[in-house]
Amino acid sequence: MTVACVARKAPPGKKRKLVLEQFAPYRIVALGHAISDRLSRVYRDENITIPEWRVLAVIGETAQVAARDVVRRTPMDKMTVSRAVASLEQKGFVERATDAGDRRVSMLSLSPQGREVFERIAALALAFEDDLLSTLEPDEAAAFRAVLEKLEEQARAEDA
Amino acid sequence: MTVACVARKAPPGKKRKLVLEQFAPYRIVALGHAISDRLSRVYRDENITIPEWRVLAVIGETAQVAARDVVRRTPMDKMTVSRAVASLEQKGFVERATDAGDRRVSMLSLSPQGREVFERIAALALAFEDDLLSTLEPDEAAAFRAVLEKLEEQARAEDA
DNA sequence: CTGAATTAGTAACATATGTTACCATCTTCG
DNA sequence: CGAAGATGGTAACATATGTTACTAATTCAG
Repeated sequence: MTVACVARKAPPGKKRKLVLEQFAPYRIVALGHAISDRLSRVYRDENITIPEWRVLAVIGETAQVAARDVVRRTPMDKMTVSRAVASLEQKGFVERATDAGDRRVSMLSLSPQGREVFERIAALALAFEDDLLSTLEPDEAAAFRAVLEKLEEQARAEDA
Repeated sequence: MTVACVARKAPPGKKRKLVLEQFAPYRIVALGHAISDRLSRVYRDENITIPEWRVLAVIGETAQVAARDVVRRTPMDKMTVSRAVASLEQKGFVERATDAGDRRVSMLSLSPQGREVFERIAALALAFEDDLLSTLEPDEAAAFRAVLEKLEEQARAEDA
């Protein structure tokens, strides 16, 4: 089952060469790193690490969440989340309460200061998003959204 | 200096909320992780780590390279490259030769087995790229390339 | 020349991250 | 019920990664 070469026009028969700068997966990953770097500056000033920020963001969005939900909704494993939550709790940004129904799960919520920090970072993050996308033409932006969705799905698919 | 909100239509005046699933930077970063994961499976079987693969790729592309060039062309710092090269050398995939002109730099090249491994992985990587992009319409693919370029530039820009 | 400043690369340390094993709780089903 | 498994969360360990400081080689100003 051959797939069409959408990446670039290749002379048929001639073996394609791998060139990092033109290799889409690599470029996406690199872009991700660059973005991650830029964003992390935003909350480095608040003494918040990347995993911590992700946790803050998920809680900030949903008010009450169990840690396991954070795991499901971010690319982090149990342990990373556990550590981030512990640290956030110590900083007084997150509060824990063992769930009444299931005493294994701890429900997480933002403390007042936690929410303050979250709002502050969120505002900067949204501004960054605007800046990032500011050079796209409207039709490009639309296409981009569509492509993102398709790529996410393709990347998620387990190998054939 | 306000920037247009390209991300989505926001009711003017109403404060935009941060929702991870709709937050472009986050999605790109997450996509990067997913892709990275998928790709790394490709060379895990060859006992090659991510930094090692990047080094292989750069050398494989350019034949003779100094380690510092690898640093410039990948999102890795000196040390990471240094370690990866050391490991690759030990595995017999990469050879080193101190440059005649400047005896600080070590010129890197692939050993025959190194090239073999590189070719093998490169083929799989290109196939993965095809698969990843296979669901895009031609016009989407074109738009995507344009967008990638713009985003790379925006992400690279130092803050205003 | 010669010695201050730069650069390529690495060592040694600190920190972060992933992995395995574990405890406590809950669920299921005989 | 009540044991066998599943699940949420964490501890303790191993490994990977970033940081700082250093050596060796080179460049450049005077």
